[in-house]
Amino acid sequence: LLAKRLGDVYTDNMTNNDNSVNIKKAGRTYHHGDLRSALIEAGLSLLQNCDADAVSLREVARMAGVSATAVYRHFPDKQALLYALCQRGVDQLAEAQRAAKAAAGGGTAGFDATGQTYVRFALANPALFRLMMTTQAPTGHFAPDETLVSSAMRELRQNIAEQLPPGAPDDQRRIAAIHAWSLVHGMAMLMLDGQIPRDEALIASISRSV
Amino acid sequence: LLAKRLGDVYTDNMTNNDNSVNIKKAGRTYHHGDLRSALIEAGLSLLQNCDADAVSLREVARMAGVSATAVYRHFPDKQALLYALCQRGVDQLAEAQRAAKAAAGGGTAGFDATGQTYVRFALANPALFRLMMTTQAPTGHFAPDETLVSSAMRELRQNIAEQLPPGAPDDQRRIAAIHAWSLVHGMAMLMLDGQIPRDEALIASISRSV
DNA sequence: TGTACATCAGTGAACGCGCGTTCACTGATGTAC
DNA sequence: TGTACATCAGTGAACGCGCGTTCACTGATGTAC
Repeated sequence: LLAKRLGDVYTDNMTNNDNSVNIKKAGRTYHHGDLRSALIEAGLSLLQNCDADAVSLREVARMAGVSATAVYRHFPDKQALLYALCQRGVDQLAEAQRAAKAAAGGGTAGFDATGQTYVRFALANPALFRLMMTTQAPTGHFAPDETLVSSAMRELRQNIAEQLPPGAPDDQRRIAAIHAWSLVHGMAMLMLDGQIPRDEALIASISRSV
Repeated sequence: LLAKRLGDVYTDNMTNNDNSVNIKKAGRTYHHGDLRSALIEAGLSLLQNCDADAVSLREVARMAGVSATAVYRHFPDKQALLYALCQRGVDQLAEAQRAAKAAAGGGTAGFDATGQTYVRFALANPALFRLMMTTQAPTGHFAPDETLVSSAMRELRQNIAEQLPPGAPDDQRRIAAIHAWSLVHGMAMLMLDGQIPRDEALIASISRSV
């Protein structure tokens, strides 16, 4: 971390991979893109390497090369920062599923691919995935009993309903959707918790059950 | 908490619901049963009311009416205390499943009851359930890739295998077992995380899928 | 073009908190004589 | 039965830690004149 900051000083003008530019003058860091984005990137990269509970406001700030208090210019509190990370995670998962579905050519194969992508995303982003599932939206964001994740899953639910025969009753569609989600979610969590092996063959086996 | 301690003083000799007896003399607490059991009970009751991360060593000691350092007479460290709680949880879950299976009269109905009991246990003991799934055994307790939970699930896996036709290959049995576990585990976790409603009809719907 | 000034994204010091763990200790208990 | 003593389950004070958050501040920037 110190090395990174010193590096910034020596290059003097440095462009982040994202939409922010850090400029050091007189030993001070100015973020001319938005520090907000830099903080989110820092948080995501932290989630790649640590447990979710290691993502402290101070550590995120440290990784962004900024004092802890600077965070409060961009987020009202820690919870809001975490929530922003969740939103990014949900977007990434949705995008990955959309891509997998398209690559498989839609239909049943596309649907299977969606489920497998869900598990692979969880394995590739354990801490982020856990955070996404655990985090409740700030009050007022969603209808009661609706979460950031479950609203993102609405599309998934519709996919599942499509797999059923046209005449199927709504309740049956709803239950089928929840069973499919439960299966992939359960497999993902059991793998993350080390209860079952992280086995590609197991992930592939999903298609035989949904 | 203070009230409880004062209560102890007034009754002077007080029998816990468990296998320990607290005696107060000269303002001091002596546990003549084992404080170990009392600490575990305190931890379990704490898990009933709080998130798992609120179960601190100090709080458990407080609930048992004892100084934090007293814990170290009975557990090498906090991790060992948590692990003891997990063991109790695993036992409780296994016992509940055994009872449900017996009550349903074995066979397919018994197997379904096992899965539904899994979900109900999670809903009834959210923090304990999470802790059980997350906690890794101290090194040396189990074979690599084997956890306290997954070893307790060995019985479940055998149950599942029994439901398959006799000629089924081992690999198919293994996958069927994991799918069944994944389904109930996923439903339990999604309900705990508030992603799907805690709906008894959903729990009942499990029997149509395993 | 030069100057005065408001803005506002950063700063470091400080706060109180609860945590896990260590330490030297104390005093009730049970036992040996 | 009375006494000396070892045992060992408890005690409270103290440690260092990292946390989220507050506070008054500073100084580079862009703008108005």
